[in-house]
Amino acid sequence: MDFVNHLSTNNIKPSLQRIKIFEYLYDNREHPTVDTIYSDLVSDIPTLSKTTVYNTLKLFIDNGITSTVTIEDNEVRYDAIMEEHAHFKCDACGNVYDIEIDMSDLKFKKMNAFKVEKTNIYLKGKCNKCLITKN
Amino acid sequence: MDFVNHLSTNNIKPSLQRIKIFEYLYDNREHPTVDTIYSDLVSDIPTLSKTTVYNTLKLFIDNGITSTVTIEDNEVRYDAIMEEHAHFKCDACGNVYDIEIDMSDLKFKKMNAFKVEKTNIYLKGKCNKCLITKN
DNA sequence: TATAAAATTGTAATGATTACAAAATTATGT
DNA sequence: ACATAATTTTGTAATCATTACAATTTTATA
Ligand SMILES: [Mn+2]
Ligand SMILES: [Mn+2]
Ligand SMILES: [Zn+2]
Ligand SMILES: [Zn+2]
Repeated sequence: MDFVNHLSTNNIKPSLQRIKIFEYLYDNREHPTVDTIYSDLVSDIPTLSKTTVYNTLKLFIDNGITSTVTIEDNEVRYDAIMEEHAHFKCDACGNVYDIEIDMSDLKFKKMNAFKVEKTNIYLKGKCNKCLITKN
Repeated sequence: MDFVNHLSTNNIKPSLQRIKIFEYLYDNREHPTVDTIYSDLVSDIPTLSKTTVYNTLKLFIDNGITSTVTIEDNEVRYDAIMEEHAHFKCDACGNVYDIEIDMSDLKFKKMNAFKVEKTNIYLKGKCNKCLITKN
């Protein structure tokens, strides 16, 4: 993955901060929060500001290379994978997993009344790892 | 709909505030926010406190007679309809609509790795009313 | 190199939610 | 009915994530 090129082709000037933040998002698929991103990167970029993380993620979202995962009321997570997929959060370990889904299988009724542009599917429950450990 | 009975059978003592708040939620299906609920009810119950609205909604959720709709990052909405359904938000008019969905049609891959207990489906786009008006 | 534009940063402001303790209401036992 | 305990409601203060904004730094342009 050529991050500089990816940013450039999406009209984002590839500054050091932007490259590092996108690289972090792409490599860390657990859908991190702003705080996690900041905490993990500040040792690498000592001058990094949390405002920059907010600004940069907003820029990524506006330019379509990042999306938000709001599976929980009180935390916004970020995702660099733009292919359509669903999310599962285990309420035991707190991990958020990607779920493959065939959107063509989704059959809604009365959908002729709406023009759907974006679909978010959020599942919650227990992951197998937690189910096994608990028993 | 007998609200007093509904609260009682769900282990919620039916105080005036609780009855009015649930009644409001049940009658106003547009998925209101805490602020909307408070603003609309305070004329009816002049002593009402916003803290009570928060407390009461949390109580409803804990006892399974209300759920949250977090289709947008920055606003929590509430819903007294507990039958499984999806939500659509029109980004033109801002309305949040209920969508009937047959959950049995949902086919996820690799779902053997998870025990799903709750499913939230959020759709966004334009409602027909807004599409027609714009053209 | 000088100047302008863009990006980053730190701090302050905002706004939603929660914590908490006092006041009010309701239930219980005599 | 009265006293006391338990529950509910309320108002205020604290918390926490996010945004606004202006100063500083970096990058681009002539
Ligand atoms: Mn994902
Ligand atoms: Mn609904
Ligand atoms: Zn788990
Ligand atoms: Zn609309």
